[in-house]
Amino acid sequence: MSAIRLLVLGAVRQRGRAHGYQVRNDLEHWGAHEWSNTKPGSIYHALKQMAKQGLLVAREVAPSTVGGPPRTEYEITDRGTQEFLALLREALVSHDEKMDALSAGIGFIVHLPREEAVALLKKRVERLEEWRRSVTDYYAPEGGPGQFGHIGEIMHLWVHSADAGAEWTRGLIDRIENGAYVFEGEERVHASTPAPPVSSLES
Amino acid sequence: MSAIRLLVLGAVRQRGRAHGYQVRNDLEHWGAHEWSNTKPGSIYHALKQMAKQGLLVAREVAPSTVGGPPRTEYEITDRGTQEFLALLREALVSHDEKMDALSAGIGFIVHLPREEAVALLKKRVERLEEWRRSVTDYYAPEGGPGQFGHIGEIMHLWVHSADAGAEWTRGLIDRIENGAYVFEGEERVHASTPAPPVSSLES
DNA sequence: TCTCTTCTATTCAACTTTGACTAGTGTATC
DNA sequence: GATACACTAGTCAAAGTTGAATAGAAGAGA
Repeated sequence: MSAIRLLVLGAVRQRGRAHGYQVRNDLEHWGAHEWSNTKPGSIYHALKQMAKQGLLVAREVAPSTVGGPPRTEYEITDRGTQEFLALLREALVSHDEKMDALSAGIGFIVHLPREEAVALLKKRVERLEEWRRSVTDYYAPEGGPGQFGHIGEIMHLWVHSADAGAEWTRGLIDRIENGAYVFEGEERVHASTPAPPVSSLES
Repeated sequence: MSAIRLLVLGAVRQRGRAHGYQVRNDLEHWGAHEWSNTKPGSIYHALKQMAKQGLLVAREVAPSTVGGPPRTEYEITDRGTQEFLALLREALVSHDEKMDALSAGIGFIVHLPREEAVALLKKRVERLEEWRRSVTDYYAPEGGPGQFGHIGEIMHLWVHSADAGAEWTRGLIDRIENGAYVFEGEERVHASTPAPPVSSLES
């Protein structure tokens, strides 16, 4: 999974209706161009591809209000919303996704109900622990450590990053369980912190 | 930078002369197919591409000894070796590379002199600290934290992973400076320990 | 001996990603 | 009043990636 579909679907969904340039600007505004592959080409390609697959519908629109080339606007379909949620869940649980997918997932996490967010993050921790086990099992066979020479350092790195990832995830679970942020279907009732809603993402 | 060029160049270099299937098997044997994009298609594409660019030379060879289709063997050129070393250095210092590039870099780190390896890893630590600073600067503007709502969690994640990465790198620097492993131009003279001291996996 | 799987070795079409390019309009500069 | 620059909006060719397909020979069991 790459992060771009999740990001583009999420951007279109928040706008209700958007053309490529708006999506591009939104993503840039979120800083996404610094940590993910959100080049113009990728965005326009994703839009076209997802329209072809029925996740978006294209509405042809006359030349831009302020002049410039004509543009195509898109809206998300029901299937697109399903896909968005599926990608979001996947991004949150799977450890092998790169940082870009996870970052995007966190960005959209409040679009899920609080309980589900917590459940997914707990699953993430499980997956990380499982992965850690599989690495250490492979790393410490008969013959003791040191079998692998400097290659052992790679496994060391993986274990280290699995631990760090699990620790961060546990911290996030705690904060969410203690009422931080405003999730889907809530209206600030949980907010023990004066954290703003998604509005910091928009505009 | 993707890891595949580094891996393929490294594989060909170690063999002296190799065809695609050998490279594929070597990488699989190293476990690279589990943590990087080393599908057959990618490997053959990389070989052809790098041959076209003069990093490898192709030698046409008659059908395989044991039957099966004919195959093409490759050797690395001087420019290819330069490129290999450049990619290796890049993989070791830059923090934004994904884990696959770093893992490959660690796999080949002993192809550099010990002093250079240490210097590159120290540079890596610097880069990580720099990145951490840039994230926290952006994260803690006027108005205090909480400005970003749940988006702050993304920065939190980055800081956490920068710290974990720096910690692991410092550990590796220590081990290398204390004589672990055998590097380019050495012949086990540095080995103060018989086995590499990669002890504290159960951190 | 016939078939089924495995091993050797590579190719291919489809899809994704990248970086550069196009093109019109407003706005500031000299 | 010309020139440069920035903004809006998107296209395109080239490169990279994926998963499946191809195809001959060898070994293993019925």
